[in-house]
Amino acid sequence: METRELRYFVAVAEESHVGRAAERLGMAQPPLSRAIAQLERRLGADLFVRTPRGVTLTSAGETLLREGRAALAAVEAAERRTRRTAQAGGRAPVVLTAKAGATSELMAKLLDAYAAEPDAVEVEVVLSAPGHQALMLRDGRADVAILHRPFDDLSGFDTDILTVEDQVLILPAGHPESTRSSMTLAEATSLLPMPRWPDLDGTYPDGPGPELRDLTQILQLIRLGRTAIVLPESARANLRDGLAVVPLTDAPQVTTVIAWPPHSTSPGVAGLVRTAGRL
Amino acid sequence: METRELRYFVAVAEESHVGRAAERLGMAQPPLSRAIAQLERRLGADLFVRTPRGVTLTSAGETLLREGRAALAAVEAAERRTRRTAQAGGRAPVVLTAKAGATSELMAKLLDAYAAEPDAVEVEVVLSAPGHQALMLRDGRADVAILHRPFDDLSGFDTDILTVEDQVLILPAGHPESTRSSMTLAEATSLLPMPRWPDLDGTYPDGPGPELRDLTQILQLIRLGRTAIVLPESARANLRDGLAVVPLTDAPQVTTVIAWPPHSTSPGVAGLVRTAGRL
DNA sequence: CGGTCCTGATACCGCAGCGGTATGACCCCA
DNA sequence: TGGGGTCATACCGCTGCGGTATCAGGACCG
Repeated sequence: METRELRYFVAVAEESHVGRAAERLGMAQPPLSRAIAQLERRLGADLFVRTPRGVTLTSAGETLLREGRAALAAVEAAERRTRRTAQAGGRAPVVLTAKAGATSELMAKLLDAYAAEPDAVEVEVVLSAPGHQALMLRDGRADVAILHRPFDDLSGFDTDILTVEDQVLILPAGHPESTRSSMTLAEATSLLPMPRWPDLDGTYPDGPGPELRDLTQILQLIRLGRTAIVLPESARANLRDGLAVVPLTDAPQVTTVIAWPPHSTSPGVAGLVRTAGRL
Repeated sequence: METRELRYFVAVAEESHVGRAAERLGMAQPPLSRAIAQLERRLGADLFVRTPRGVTLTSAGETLLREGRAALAAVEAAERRTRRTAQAGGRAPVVLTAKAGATSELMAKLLDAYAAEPDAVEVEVVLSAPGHQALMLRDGRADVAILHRPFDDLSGFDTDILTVEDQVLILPAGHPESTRSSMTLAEATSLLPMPRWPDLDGTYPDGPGPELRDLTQILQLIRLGRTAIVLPESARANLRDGLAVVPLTDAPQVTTVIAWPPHSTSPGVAGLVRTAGRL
């Protein structure tokens, strides 16, 4: 199976429509139809059921979509990491990705400590949208990432735990419940509409709360009494006036980990991980 | 990058010789040379340094070999698992792989317990050479595996721990040291030549000990006073007369785990893992 | 109930690019 | 300095990919 075929298949599966997939791929519809048919013949498996409205995946197709995406990410990763290695002849900067905003204190400590190491290489920090760190690690855009359980999918990575924190509710200082010493998650979410986080594709789920784009904006909306948010305890450090904090008794703990792809041999990654383990 | 190019590259890298690689690939040398040159041009990276005796990898080439092997395994896994899903329409047998011989009691318990589950699917057990279980999981020949830390490379898999054991030395009953109550690993290996385990490619490293092909054979050789072996404690169950067991004080513990590829959605795998967790 | 619109499939064609053979350029070594 | 070995280059034929034109069939509508 060639990656070209896999890319075609994934495009058709994602669009559920051969014509649209062909457009997205910058080609005509007939060769795409033929390529899919050929792939099905070679695999000996029906991947799609053809309907008058487009196509839908069979169970074999669902398997190929899931596994094929991972395979394509692995191929892309190979390509990108090879390019990156060649660029700087072994001393290429290590790319670290983390969620924009959060964990800044921890990151600063890590980067400072690592920079002080004798054999430190340059670290390129890429801040990306929530949930994208794992993707970047999988497709080679990053070498190491700061991830958060249970929000990120850590499967397939090697990880070291950095911190474990409880979560707290941040709400307007004047709110009637703002002086309570603790609260359950269910209570917290019933007080005010919670902001909505973007999905992986950048769109927002439907709901009453404001769309979360940047944390300071949300904090402003909290001061105005329009919303509240559940965050790890460490977020307290960034708070200013007008906000109240209530610990949550039953919210899942947030584990911050440093993650890297298995078999990584980059000395930069190894150094960063070693440094992180000493923090 | 196409998988064909990757396969060509891996062949050349493994042979360190374009001509031999071409032979292995069943093609002539010139198109292979050209394909490699084209890959290098497209990646913008030198992958090999050409010498009068063949080729050797650059650092970029080493990166591509490591990552490319993983990517090829992922593509193969996608292909195989798709074929398997199609064959039986969602009720395909789940393939479990384990090291031949060992852990038989644990395996029997697991399979019996799982077979008693209401929604159990057929389990196909594949016994394979030591170290091959992880490979089979990576390239889709298996869906779930019984692995042993620290011997197998668990990186990239999801795992649940089944058992943790100490290791013991098994030596001839008549050996002067056979009555000791404990021993260090260094002492143990100095008494008799240890058998050699095959490498992943099936060849044996050089050394004085006998080549290990099957455990009963080795036990026979131990009775004859020719060798001794370090095994997990559970191996005691299979021993017969003529053998003595000495606990080791500093040998690493052996952790038996059940492992499966991340994002596995097979109901069979999920059921097996659930059952294993209850053992 | 037939026309229209949408879907994917088929037929056919031209050419890019893959693999083949023949040969060259270069290095090591005797 | 020639011979054997390496990989690279030159050139050719054909496979197979992608293009355009068209067909086949179900859904929907008047």
